[in-house]
Amino acid sequence: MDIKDLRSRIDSIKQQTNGSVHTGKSQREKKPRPDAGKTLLDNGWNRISEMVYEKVSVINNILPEAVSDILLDESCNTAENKTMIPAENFVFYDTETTGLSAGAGNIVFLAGFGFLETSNDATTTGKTYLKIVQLFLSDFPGEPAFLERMKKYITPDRIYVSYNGKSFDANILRSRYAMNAMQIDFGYQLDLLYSSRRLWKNIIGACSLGDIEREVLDKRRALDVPGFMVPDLYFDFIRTARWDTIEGVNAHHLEDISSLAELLAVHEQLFAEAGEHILPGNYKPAEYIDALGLASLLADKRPEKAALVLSSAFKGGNHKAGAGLSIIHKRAGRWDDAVIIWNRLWDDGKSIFAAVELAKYYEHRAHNIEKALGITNDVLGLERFRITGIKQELEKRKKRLITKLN
DNA sequence: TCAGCAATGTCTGCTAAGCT
DNA sequence: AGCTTAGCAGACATTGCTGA
Repeated sequence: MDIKDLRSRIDSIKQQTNGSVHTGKSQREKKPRPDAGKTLLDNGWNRISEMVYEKVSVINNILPEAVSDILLDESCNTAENKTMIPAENFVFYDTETTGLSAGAGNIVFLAGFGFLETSNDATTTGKTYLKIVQLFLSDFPGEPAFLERMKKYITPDRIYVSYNGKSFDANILRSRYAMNAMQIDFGYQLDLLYSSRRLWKNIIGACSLGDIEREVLDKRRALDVPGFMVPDLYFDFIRTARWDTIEGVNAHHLEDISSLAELLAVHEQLFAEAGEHILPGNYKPAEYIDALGLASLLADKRPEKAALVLSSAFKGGNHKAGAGLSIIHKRAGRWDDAVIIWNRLWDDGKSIFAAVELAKYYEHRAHNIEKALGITNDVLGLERFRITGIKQELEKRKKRLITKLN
C-alpha cells in the first residue's frame, strides 16, 4: 500500500467514524453528521461512575459448547483431571489501549469480557449465546474506578481466552493495576495466537487476528478501524467528547471478542475431527490445515489422534507427516511400521532423515551390517547435505560399519 | 568392565511476530 | 514504536543399552 492509498483509507475511516476528514478547512466550517451530538448513553452504554461506562451485547455466532483440555497445560487448575471443560469456564477478553508499550503512559480505555451463557427463555431454553460486557473509560482520571469495576469480571478460577493477550493485554492490565496500587488475580491465560500459528502459519502466512478472521473464519469486516489508529481516535474523543469519534473502535473491539469465541470453536471442531478426512461445512477443508501443526497440538494429550492426523496426511503425500509418524512408531517400539515409512520416504523422495533412521535400524536393531552399510553408502552418494554434521555422522558410521564387517 | 552409541533433557542465545 | 512469548538450533550432560 503506498502513502496515497493509506491516506485515502484513513480519510474514509474518519469519514465513517466522525466525518472529520482533513480537507484544509477549519473544524468550525465542517458540517457535523446528523448523529454527531449523540452520547455514550444514546448508544446503549450505562454510566457506572463519573467516567466509567458499561455496555452489554449478546452475540449468537458459532460458539464452543464444551472445550477440551488440549490447549491447556498442567498449571491450569480449572482443567485438573478433566478432558472436557464446560464452556462457562471460559472468558474471552480483549483491550484497547492508548499505545503499545506497558510503560506508565499507556492506559487501557476499553476492556471487554465475553461469557458463554445458556438461555433460560421459554422459547430458546438451552441455547448458548455470548454475552459481552464492555467497559469504557471516558477520561484518564476515572482509571481507578474503571479498574475497580473490571475486577468484577476477572476471577482466578476461570480461563481467560485472548489473542496475544499473554504478551500484551494481560501485561498491560497487570501494570495498570500495579500503577494504581491495586491487586488483581487473573485466571489461567489461554492465548489462541500460538495454536493458530501452528495450525495456519504455513498455509496463510501472517496470523494476525484479522488474517485469521478473513482466511479461516471467512469473516469480512465492511470497514474496520486499523489498530494503529485506535490511540488517535481515543485522543480525539477525549478532546471533543464526541461519541461518533470512538464508535468504530468500540465496534471493532466487540468484533474481536466475538471472533475469539468463534476461533476457539474452530479449534474444538478440528480437534474433534482430527484424523478424519472431511471437515464439514462451516470452515475450510482439511487441506487448509497444517497437519504437522495440528498433530503437534494433539501430541501431548491425544497422541493416538496425532498419529491419525499424520497418517492421513502421509497417505496424501505429506512426507514430513510421514517422518513425524515414524518417530511415534519408533518410540512405541513399532519398528515394522516405522521401517515401512522410512523405506517409502527413501524410495519416493530420497529422504536423508529416512536413510539415517534405516541405517540406525539395520545396525542396532536388525543387526544387518551389510544393509546398514549399503544405505549409508547410498545416502553419502547424494551430495546434497544442508547440515554438514549429518554427513560427518554418516562418514563416521560408514567407517564403523566397515570395521564391524571385517 | 568399559567404550561407544542413541535418546532425551536442559540451557542459552537468537529471531519472528503479535498487540494498540 | 516496546514488550513478551514461543520456537528453533546448537552445545552439553545424563542415562541406558549393547557388544567386544
